[in-house]
Amino acid sequence: MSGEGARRRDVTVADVAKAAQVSKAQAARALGNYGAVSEDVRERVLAAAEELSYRPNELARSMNTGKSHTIGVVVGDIENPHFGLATRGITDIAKRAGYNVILVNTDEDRAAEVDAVRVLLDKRVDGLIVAPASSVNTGHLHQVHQSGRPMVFIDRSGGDLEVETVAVDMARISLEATRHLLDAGHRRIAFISTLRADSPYTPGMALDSSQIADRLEGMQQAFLEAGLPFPADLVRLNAGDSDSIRSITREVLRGPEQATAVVASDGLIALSVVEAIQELGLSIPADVSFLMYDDFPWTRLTTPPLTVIAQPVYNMGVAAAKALIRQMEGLPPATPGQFTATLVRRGSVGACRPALAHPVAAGSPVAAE
Amino acid sequence: MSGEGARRRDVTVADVAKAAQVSKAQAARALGNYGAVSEDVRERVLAAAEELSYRPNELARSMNTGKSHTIGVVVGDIENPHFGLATRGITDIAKRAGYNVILVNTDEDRAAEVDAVRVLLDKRVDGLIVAPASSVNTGHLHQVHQSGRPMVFIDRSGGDLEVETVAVDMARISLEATRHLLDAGHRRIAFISTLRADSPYTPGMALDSSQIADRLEGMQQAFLEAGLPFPADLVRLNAGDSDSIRSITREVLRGPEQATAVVASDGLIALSVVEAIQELGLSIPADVSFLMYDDFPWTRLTTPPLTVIAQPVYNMGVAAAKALIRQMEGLPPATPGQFTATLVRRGSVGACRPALAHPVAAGSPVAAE
DNA sequence: CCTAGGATTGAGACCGGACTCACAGCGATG
DNA sequence: CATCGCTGTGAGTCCGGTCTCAATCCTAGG
Repeated sequence: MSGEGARRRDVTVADVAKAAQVSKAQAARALGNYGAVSEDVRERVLAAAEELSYRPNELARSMNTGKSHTIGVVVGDIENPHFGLATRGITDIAKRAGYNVILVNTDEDRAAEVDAVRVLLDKRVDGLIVAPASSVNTGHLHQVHQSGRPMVFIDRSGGDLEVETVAVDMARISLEATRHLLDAGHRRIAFISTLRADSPYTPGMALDSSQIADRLEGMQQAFLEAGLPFPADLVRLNAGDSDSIRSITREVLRGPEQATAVVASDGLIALSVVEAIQELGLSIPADVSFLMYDDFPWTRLTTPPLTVIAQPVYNMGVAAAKALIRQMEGLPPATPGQFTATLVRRGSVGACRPALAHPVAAGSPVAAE
Repeated sequence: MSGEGARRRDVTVADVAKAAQVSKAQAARALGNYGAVSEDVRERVLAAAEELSYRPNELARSMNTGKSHTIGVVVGDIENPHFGLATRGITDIAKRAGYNVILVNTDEDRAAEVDAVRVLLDKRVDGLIVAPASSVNTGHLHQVHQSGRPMVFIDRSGGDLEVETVAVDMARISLEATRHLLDAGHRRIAFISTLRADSPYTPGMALDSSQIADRLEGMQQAFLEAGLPFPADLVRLNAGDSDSIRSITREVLRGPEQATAVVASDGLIALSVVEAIQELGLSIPADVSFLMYDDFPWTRLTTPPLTVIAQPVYNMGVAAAKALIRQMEGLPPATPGQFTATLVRRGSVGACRPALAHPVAAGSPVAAE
């Protein structure tokens, strides 16, 4: 008969209480399942609630419990499957534990991250999972940490901040991958990353990203072990849009000192790098060897299938969420969040063609500059 | 000197008011930038706020404004780049307009969707963007709509629900794509989708997804136009995990009545279908033609590059967010949200090899059953 | 039959802002 | 000089729950 009557205002405990002919306090107790409530009252309240199709206002509830049952997730770009997967891991665990996720993209921009964190804090999220855009400039994260709000870093560290971090041992896997390339005879290995920097890379320069810094460290270590000089000139940062990545790729692949192997720092870069290589008429791995970070399913579909560094991204999301929830519940941290990446050798790394000049040079559509 | 003193409880307007030696009301006015406040008071309040590093509690604010400045986004799976992109479009617009996004995955499960919508409503989101798991079973969405809460559908329609919907004209593009295949001589065209159904596909059966229904309608239309019989036996639903997709692919590609072209309903399916085709030792497009929905960057990297149906997913996200915001602000709906997909002809569709039996059959690793 | 102690119950404070309302201050108007 | 009108201001209510506290009910022990 009734049921659909509610329109203007939401039904509140007070309404339910009135309908059940009990006090607001009793209704709230019955609804919230706390305190002492007689069977009789409980039934009447529940029936009334059902009848009025009462739904608690989580906002109001949050306000005086102090818990919003919401966690904020701050990532670079949800469009990147890397973060898509991680986010999926996070949301899966969060949902299971009764938490919701507010998602914010930063485009790896620190200002956007500062803003994101502030907004999330204003919304009183119970905790934060952040993929810090910078491992150096972390004042805002420092404040969050000091205020005691639960926080976990994912994917990258926050510099010297003692915050639980879920990431892979980048230096290790980079070392391994570089060894692999060195073993194949490569000496001129290029590394292309989107990481923004004010100047071209020089050995020892301070990098904003711990992740990239670790990868480069791993590479240098491998060259050091092999007693070979590290080709710092082939480390290219600021690889932004598709055009700039292509042009960088062409740059490192031409001239007498060209690279014989290219490492792409992430899946997005990889796409443009491979395209550029194809456009140059070079073949993988005969002319150029190729290696990329992240094992996306499509990397098995190319010809040849690509050799990649697989990162357990989904599981990292899961671990980050679990760690955060643990923190929020006041439990001590469990296992440390160091994950292991693996080198998946498929077909894109081959033996280095000895000194044979590539057929690049003149004819190719090379960018001006 | 002070500044870092706040620890236990958050700083509230009352605290600021006290510090600025004005009433709570005045402080609130100065902070909230409303009502009449003298320059003197404003300055004192702002200074005090700064000093105490006051931050408004959005929860409290939401509670009596009724607006949470949050929109709920309910998608099938954020891990799927299709939704990743759409979500990116949504969050970009939302952020610009001052809204946050709470994200929920449903795995295309109706029960999960019902739950998601309920939770979001309890959190008092200002509006919802939903990719309905089912276009048939929409009782829960019906309720939301009736309650007057702003809502926009993305990607699929909600059946007979008169809710603003941002989607592509699937029947049209499917018609076009099918014509393309028919023109190439294909008559046995398979269509593989994850859509869950209780029984194998039969013409005219009720489908849960308007999207898939429209695609099939487009296909049938094309066959009808050409005066050819529609191969309903090659429409395969319930393609779940990688293994089942592979086995379905093998099924449709073997036997005397095998398909000469395969259409993959989304990027995830496509990966497994192409893998299965490669495993069978068949080549695209010489032995089998292939077409997929969604133009992901990697589809240009395979050999041959894949012919795809490009959907403006990011822009659809943008449009959905804009439409929702418009609704939330009480403005009349703007342009209708019909988007156009385009057929991107690359290299995976070729001429149908006349009746020549494929080298599939016996030796291949075909699933038991 | 009387009373201590646990189970119930209702009134009301409180969370942290937004907003209503009554009132004071003050220059302009008549 | 009284009135009007507008800016400033403080007290207090309200949003919709949670939670404290004191009062009331009920039942077993003495």
